[in-house]
Amino acid sequence: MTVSVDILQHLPLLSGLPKVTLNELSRMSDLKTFSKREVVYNKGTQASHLFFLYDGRVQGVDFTVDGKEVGCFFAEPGDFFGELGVMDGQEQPESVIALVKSTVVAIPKAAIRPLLTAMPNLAEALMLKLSEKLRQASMQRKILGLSNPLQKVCAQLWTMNVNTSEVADTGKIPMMPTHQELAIMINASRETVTRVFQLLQSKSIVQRDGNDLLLLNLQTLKEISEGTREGL
Amino acid sequence: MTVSVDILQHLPLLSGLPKVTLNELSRMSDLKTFSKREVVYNKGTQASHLFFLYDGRVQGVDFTVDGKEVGCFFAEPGDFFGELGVMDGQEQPESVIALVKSTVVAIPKAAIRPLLTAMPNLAEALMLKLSEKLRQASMQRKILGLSNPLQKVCAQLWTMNVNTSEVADTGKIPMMPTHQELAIMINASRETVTRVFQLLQSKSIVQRDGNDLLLLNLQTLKEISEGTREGL
DNA sequence: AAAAGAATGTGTCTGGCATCACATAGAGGG
DNA sequence: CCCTCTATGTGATGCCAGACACATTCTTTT
Repeated sequence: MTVSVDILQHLPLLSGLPKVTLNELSRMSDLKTFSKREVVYNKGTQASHLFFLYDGRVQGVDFTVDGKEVGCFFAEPGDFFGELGVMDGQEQPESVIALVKSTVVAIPKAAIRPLLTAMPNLAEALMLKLSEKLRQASMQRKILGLSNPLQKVCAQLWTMNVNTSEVADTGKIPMMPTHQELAIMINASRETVTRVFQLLQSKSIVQRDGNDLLLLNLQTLKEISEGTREGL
Repeated sequence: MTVSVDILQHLPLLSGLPKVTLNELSRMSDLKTFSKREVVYNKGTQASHLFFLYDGRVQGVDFTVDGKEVGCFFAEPGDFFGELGVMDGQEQPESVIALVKSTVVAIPKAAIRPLLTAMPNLAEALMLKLSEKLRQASMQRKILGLSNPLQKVCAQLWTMNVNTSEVADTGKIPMMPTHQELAIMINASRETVTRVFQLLQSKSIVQRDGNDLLLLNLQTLKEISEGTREGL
C-alpha cells in the first residue's frame, strides 16, 4: 500500500510534481505484480485507478461477440492506461492483460482527479499524453488499412521499435509479443503472422534473440511497410 | 475576420467561457466556408488553427502510398478537429476534407494555447473531449476487427446514429456520407458497401430520405452489428 | 433542357487470407 | 529430466471480398 517516491518520479507524467505531492501519492498508491496472462482490469468495469506500467508489457484487448479477440494497444514501461474511465467516469472500453510478468503502479482515481485542477502543468502533461495516444490510435488505424499482411507486420514492428541510437540502422523490440498477440493488433490470423515472420527471417530483416526481436534492417523494414520495395 | 460570440457560445467546448474571453476569441477567429470536396487542411502541415465544425460534415482521411484512401473520423457540427497539431506542435496526422458544404470556425493556435493554462475548466472540458475522441477511436478499431462487411456497416451506422428520442426504435443520419466515404472508414470496397445497402434496404432496415438516411429498425441494426441475428 | 459528372447498382472472376488440422519445437514446472 | 502446455511452423482447402467493367440513376451546371 505504498510506492516509493523514486518510482513515481520516474513516470513521465508525474515527474514534474513537487516532492510533497509525490509523497502524498506515494502513500495512497499501490504496486501490484501481474503474472503472464493475468487480467489487470476488465472491459465494462468502473475505473477506480489510473495505472502506470512500471515493468513488463500489457495489451489492451477487446472481444467480439463471436469470441474473436481484437488488440487495441500495447503499453510499454512508463506508459499509463485505464485513463478513460478515470477521466470521464464511463466504463472501461477494453480489458487489459499482462503479456509477460508485469509490475504496475495503481493510483486511486480520487488521488488523481484533484491534482488535475490544482496543478496546471500536470494537466498540460496529461493533455500531451492524450494527444500522443490519439496519434498512436491514428497510426494503428492506418496499419489496419494496409492490404498486405507483410506490410502490416512491418508497419507494426516499425512502430514498436525502440531506436538504440539515433542514426542506427538496426533496432530492437524487447519482450516481443507472440504471433497471436501481434495478429490481433493488425487484424490478421496467427498463421499469417507466422508466415510473414518466416519470410522476414529468411531475408535477415528480423531475428529472434530470446525474448527480444532484433530488427536487422530498419531501412528495408520501413520500405516494405510503405509499399515501396516490391521485390520482397 | 470575426465570428459572432453567439456562434462561439454554442460550441460545447467553449460554452463555459466568460463573456470577456469569448469577445476576445470572437475578434481573433475566423468563419470559413468550404464547398463539397474542399480540403480544410492537409496532412503533414503545421497546425495554425483549432477548427470547429459549425455546420456540415467533414472527414479525416489519410492515403497509403499506393493511393488507397483511409478514413479516420467523421466530424459533426459542434465537434472540433485539428487539435493534435495544436496540442503537441507536431504535424497534422491526416487531412480533413469537407464532405458537404461546411462552415468551420477557425481559432488561431496562439489564441487557444494561453487559455488552456489560464482557464482550468476549459482544460477540464478539453480533457473530456479528448477522452471522447479516444473512445471513438477505440470503437472504430473494434469495427475494423469485424469479419463480416454487413456487421461493419451496421456497426458504423449505429455509431453515427443520432437518436431522435430516447426510447426510439428508429433513428436518422443526416447528411449521409456516400458509399465510398463509408467504405474507407470501415476498410471495405465501395461495391461491397453498395451491396450491403441493397440488402439492408430490401429488409427495410434502412431507407434513403434525400440526403439523410433513416434507420427504420435500430434493434435489428444493433443485433446484426453484434453478430447475433444470423438469419440475415 | 441538355450535357457532364457523381453516385449507385450489378455481374463475373480470381487471389489471398482465414480456417482447419496437425507437426514440431520451446518453455516452465515439479 | 520428463511431462505438460504454450508457441511456432506448414500444408491443403474453401470462400468471400476486392478488382474490373459496365449500366443506370441522380445531381449539378450552363
